[in-house]
Amino acid sequence: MARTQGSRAEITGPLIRDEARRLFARQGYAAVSMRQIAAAVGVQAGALYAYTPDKQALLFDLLETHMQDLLAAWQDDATADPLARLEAFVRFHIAFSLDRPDGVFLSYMELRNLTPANYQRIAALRGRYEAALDRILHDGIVAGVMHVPDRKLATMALIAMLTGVTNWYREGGRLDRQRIGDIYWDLARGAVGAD
Amino acid sequence: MARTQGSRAEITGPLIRDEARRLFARQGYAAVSMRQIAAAVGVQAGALYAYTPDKQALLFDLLETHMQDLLAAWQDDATADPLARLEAFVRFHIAFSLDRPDGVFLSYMELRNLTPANYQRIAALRGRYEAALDRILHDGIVAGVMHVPDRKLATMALIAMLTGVTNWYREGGRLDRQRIGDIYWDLARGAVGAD
DNA sequence: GTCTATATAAAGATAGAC
DNA sequence: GTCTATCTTTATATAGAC
Repeated sequence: MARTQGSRAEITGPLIRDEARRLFARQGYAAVSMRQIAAAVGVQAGALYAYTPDKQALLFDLLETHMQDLLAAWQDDATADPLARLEAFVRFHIAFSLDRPDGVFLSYMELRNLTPANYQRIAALRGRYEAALDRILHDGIVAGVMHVPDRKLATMALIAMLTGVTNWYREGGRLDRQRIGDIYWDLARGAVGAD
Repeated sequence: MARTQGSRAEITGPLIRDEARRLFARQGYAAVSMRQIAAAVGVQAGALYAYTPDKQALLFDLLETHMQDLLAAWQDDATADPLARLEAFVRFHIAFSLDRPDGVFLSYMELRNLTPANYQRIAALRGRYEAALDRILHDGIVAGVMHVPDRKLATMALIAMLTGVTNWYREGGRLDRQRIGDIYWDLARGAVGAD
């Protein structure tokens, strides 16, 4: 049973985002009511509106924060060997995705529930991330250590392949994260025609 | 404006499925109302219930039909060369996905909106499809023409990579379907360590 | 900041006429 | 088979008390 009074602003805000992310990922944005989120947080529905102007803004905030965290976390060294950079990208993408499976899921499943203006902003952030991988492939091709028939398509294919890890991974399963990174790197290296 | 009377049973049934598939794919199952579907079909909301007992049954019917069509369409020749079989699988999966983008989208985006019993039935069909690819990889590894560090994971990675084509493909774009098949086959062949 | 209470709109589904 | 009309529930969001 929830409290009936009292301010806990410093923890309620993050809690709302955490519970909304979890519920949106499990049931979908449209299927989750503000009342459900409030119940999971332990407040009444009206209290949510002290933190977000509406439900749409809550979704957008989750997606934007996720994409900005992703872009901030990825650090590329453009002077390094392209194959080493690709390996770093593969391991980074998998680790980041497994650390934030709900955020990953939302950021490509709930794009359709954004308003057009909000969609454009998230799509732009996504484009910057794809460009980061594209640069690595470009440099690898120029250096002659990668061989792909179409760079843009290889970028999309690799990201789809790597992100798919969230579809089957379960904590405490057969493979640990290091091993999963090894396996995906092996697949990715082969896909880009590196030896 | 819709008609106000008259029976068109032979076309209304398929139309309901077509419009529901299209709307569910664009906005998500929970975000689409029965009234919206009815309006797209050109009937009143009440008329839908002559064709489906409820909204959940409509979703399940779409997903089950999609998966059964997929399984029926895939024909493997277990006596053929494993690499030829994998190439056929890659081209088949891409062609099928591009022919039915909404169905593909639904069948991995709306699983969470199925009742548990319905989810189990769709998951079982999906498992049969994954097993089809798994068999090809198994035979390729035994024959020594494929080299993957983990067969189960390679299966999931390949399907995720191929299905991703629906995320970026647009009719009339830069690449035609044949060329897209060529490119994905190149990527897949590399991923499984074939020369 | 959070509560209770509520305004308002829209949802899924059904009943009965044609 | 389809319509109109409606029952019932639930949704988002707001108002005002504490």
